[in-house]
Amino acid sequence: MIILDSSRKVNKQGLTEEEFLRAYDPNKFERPSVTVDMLVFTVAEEKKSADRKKKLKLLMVKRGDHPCIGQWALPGGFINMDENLDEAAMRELKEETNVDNIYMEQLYTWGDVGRDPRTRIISTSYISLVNSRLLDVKANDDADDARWMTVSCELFQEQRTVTGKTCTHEQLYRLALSNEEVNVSAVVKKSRIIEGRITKVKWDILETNDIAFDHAKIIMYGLENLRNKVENTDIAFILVPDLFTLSELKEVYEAILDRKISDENFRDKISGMVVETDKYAETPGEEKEKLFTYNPK
Amino acid sequence: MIILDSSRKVNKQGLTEEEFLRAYDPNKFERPSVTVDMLVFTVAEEKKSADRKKKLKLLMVKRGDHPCIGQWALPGGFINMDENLDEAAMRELKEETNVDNIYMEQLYTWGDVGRDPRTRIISTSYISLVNSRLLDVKANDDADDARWMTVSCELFQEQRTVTGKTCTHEQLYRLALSNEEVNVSAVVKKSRIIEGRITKVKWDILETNDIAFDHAKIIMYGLENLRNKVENTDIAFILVPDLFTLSELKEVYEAILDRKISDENFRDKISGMVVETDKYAETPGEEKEKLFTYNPK
DNA sequence: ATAATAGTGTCTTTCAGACAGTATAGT
DNA sequence: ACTATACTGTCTGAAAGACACTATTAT
Repeated sequence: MIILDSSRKVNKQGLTEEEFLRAYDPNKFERPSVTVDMLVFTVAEEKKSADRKKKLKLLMVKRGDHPCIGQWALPGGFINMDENLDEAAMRELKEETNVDNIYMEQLYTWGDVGRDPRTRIISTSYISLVNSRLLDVKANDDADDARWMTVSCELFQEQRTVTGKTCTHEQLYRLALSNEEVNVSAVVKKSRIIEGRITKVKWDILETNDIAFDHAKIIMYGLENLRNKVENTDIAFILVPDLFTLSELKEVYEAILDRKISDENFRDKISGMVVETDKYAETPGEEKEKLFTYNPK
Repeated sequence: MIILDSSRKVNKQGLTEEEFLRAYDPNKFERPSVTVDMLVFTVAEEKKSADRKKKLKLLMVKRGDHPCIGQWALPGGFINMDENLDEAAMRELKEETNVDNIYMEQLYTWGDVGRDPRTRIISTSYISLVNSRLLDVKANDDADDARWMTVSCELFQEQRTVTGKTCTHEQLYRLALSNEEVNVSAVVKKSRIIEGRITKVKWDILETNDIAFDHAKIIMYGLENLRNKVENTDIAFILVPDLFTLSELKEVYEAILDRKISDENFRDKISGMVVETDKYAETPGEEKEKLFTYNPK
């Protein structure tokens, strides 16, 4: 019996795989650059603010060079040829936050032609959640000016149009990122186009105010994704210590979802994911509150 | 008041944006190639088979050149420098199926270093569902040997290990793709590593039998994604005509999820998504059955 | 005393999933 | 008569969300 080794097979030009690979010229076609962009979220109290409420924050860096010099961008950078996408994302994340073993997940790959003026750049975005108490206040150890910025996002216009068989639903959001010193924003349009059974979703930036490149729509997409995950998975527990009170956990939910949740509904909702302990939190000036741990089930 | 036009700003080297871009050399760094890979699913009856049951099918092409010559791969190809990722995916899809206006969604971007022997190739995968009655039997109009292959996927080993604080859950799946002539398969391992609150999922190909590159794990990932979508969205209606019977719709669900669903539960589950009509399906030799339409709500 | 918050019990509604039963057609 | 399938109604348990009430503590 003859064993057909794949390396013996020849193509139409009569080349074996080895010969083919030796002749292969990767520069025959022009190639794009590939970067990773990181959406690093945390939930923390405002530094100088009257209300002690926790807020959703996003790590942003101020661009020190062209293009978009002086504007605020997601941390990220070009991938190396000898590292996987995940490794590149993890490397960028460590450079910015110094945090090990954190939650990180691929979000979406953005490949529009004109999204960077330098050259064709395709960017894979990653979403990450870090516990704010594990971080230094200043995350920037390199030259980059990296800062936590409070995220706020408001739906301010909504429109439904039915034309024949297609139905479009457009929503205008104002995304604002701010800290004590800076305040940047953008207007992003989310369009849902429903044709028969097929729904297409499109994001467009209508106006941007010091948010670099197309990052405003990446942030909107990531924010929506994060909120879905918080409501449908146990991802929020990443942002809370081993022992936590229910109000502490609820604060995280409220910060991310940006809405009030009633105590009772919250208790029921998460009852399957937490275990009661016999310990109590001793906050001076307040009633002592029961502590819970995470129950992975 | 001085208006700071961003094009007037200079960087540390004293260059304006225009000067910077003129001096920018995209070839300073080596760049990867980028491709799109399409997962095109449909649900259709087996051509020559005793049972008239509908099966989940996936469009595959036989590779005519190195690498992986003779093996079966997902349709796809290199992106052009002047088209978006979505446009590249749509172009590839049209080349293979001739179908317009179909459902298509970005799935995941695969960027492991050694996934192609030619050069570093990063591949964004797209998932698509096409109605089999809108397709020609032979989807191949170009030289490619494109064929529908019935998908079957079986969990044959499962393992849970707890070591200290980390808990691993490993599942071995046998993925098989077949039609009247060909039969290819692979063994893929899905690992869930739970460390504290953070769960990581990893896919590995343990063995591959004429499924090219790392496509076996892309298929597994896409299949899992498709099943989640079928259970949580109204995506299955794409695979059914405007007027359909409940058994017809149920067949689609059963083919994709690969399990029996009881009539009553099915009726309840989809009751909010369908509208009864006064028409009946006239299948010779069978009881006439009520026809429904899709209710987008 | 009053207000704020923690913690409890009970009430809906909704929905997935399972069981029983009727009606209609073909063998 | 028997079987297969279409179709209907009812029951369960689980989960989401809302209301009322008690206990504790600070002011």
